[in-house]
Amino acid sequence: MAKFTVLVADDDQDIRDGIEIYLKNEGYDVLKAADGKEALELLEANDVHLLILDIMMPNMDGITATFKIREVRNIPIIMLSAKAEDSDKIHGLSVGADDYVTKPFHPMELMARVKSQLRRYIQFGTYDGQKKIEVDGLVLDEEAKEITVEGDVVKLTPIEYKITELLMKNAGRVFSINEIYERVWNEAAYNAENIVAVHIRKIREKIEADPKNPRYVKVVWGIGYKIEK
Amino acid sequence: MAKFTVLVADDDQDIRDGIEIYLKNEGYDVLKAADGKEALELLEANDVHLLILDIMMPNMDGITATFKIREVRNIPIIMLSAKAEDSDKIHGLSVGADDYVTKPFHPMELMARVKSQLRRYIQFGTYDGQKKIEVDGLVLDEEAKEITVEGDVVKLTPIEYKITELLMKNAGRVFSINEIYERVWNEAAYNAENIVAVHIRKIREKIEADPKNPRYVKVVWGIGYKIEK
DNA sequence: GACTATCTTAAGACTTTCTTCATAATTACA
DNA sequence: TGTAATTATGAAGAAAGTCTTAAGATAGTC
Repeated sequence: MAKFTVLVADDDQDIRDGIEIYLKNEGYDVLKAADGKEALELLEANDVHLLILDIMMPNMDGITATFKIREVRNIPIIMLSAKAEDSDKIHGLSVGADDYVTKPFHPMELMARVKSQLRRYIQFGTYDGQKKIEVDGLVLDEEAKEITVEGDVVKLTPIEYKITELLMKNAGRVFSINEIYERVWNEAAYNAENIVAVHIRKIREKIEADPKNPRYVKVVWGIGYKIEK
Repeated sequence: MAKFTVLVADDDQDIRDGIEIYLKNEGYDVLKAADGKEALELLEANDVHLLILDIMMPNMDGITATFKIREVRNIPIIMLSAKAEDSDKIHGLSVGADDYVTKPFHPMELMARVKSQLRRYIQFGTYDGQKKIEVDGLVLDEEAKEITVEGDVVKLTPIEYKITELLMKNAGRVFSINEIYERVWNEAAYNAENIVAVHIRKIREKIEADPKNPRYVKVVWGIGYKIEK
């Protein structure tokens, strides 16, 4: 397989260098930019296949840069944002990005997303705008951050949405309680049973006709939860 | 379930030994190093899956060691430090550590982080699509943690699933009762005959059309059980 | 600073699974 | 064929895991 080139744009040099080390270990070529303007210049001068873009940068922020890039090219863009920033707002603004990761992130997770985006890029040749997932009568609209059951909009809280999103995007796969906690809260699971159980129950109350006999969010006793494909 | 090997590098022997006890209790193999240099040597000579690294060490400190390691490998690194300052935390992570724990820490919290990192490492490192194993009409779906017989889903409990998984992944091989107990329960077998037999029986009840004349889970008299290839 | 949403924690109820024990059935072999 | 060793079975209490309720903590908003 030909080598891919990844452009990393972040104003923090430690983060740039850290990401570079991981990417090189995975066999990618790496270019680095300290701000959005520099990123655009490098993008024009080189054959770049994927872009990792911090939102907060001097000269030109990541969102503006994304708009500029999208006018010309369709390469995968992964956005980085600080956890402190309002993630909902960021998500809303970051239309045009293919994926986004909140800091602090686990390097291996970023690598996984890079791989996944490149796979998609290669496979479809271009980014496909499909942002709806459907399982049975349950629909997840990633752009509107909205879930509908048989056409009716259901109002979920951020955590409830993220759990449902995780289960729907991986429908059929069972997630242990710890896994759910780690992927939604983005921190190591420690006594997570109860809190996840409470949120699962809230989700069921909202999306299940009969929460006692759930049609979507099913328990796999002793292992975890899943939404059937 | 393959065993994981964790390398603990700390100049304080009490801490090394303490962590070792907890790790072994969780079923991990443990290697120990007293400084960064020793850690690097052990890392080269052994198949290590995760590294717990103290920052303050003679010969080579944890941060330098992390740099060296990252030039070659992407394994999870958890850093230990006596300092609780935030700047250290960020520095440690940006330098390539995956997680960070400040002393004094609760051993179980460290264990939770070890588990969490290994989960990520496995999930993101080796993921390649659908994982299914088939033997005769028996199919094991590792993602759904589900087993189907001639297309029909069979509901197994965690222990039943693990036993079936062991036998299917090594179809054709005979496992003694003690071996099954040790690999599934992850502890030394002692009077395991009956309990394994009970679970085998439950499995047969669920996956065999005629439990008296089992088609899949066969006994090898005086030796153990197997599932034929 | 009060109000509202949401999140977290705790405790007990409830359900499923695991283990144990007693006993029965099967196999190997003298 | 008889006997000892091994495996199979049924039932019940113990243990583990999940669900539910409710109240306190926290964060965002006006």
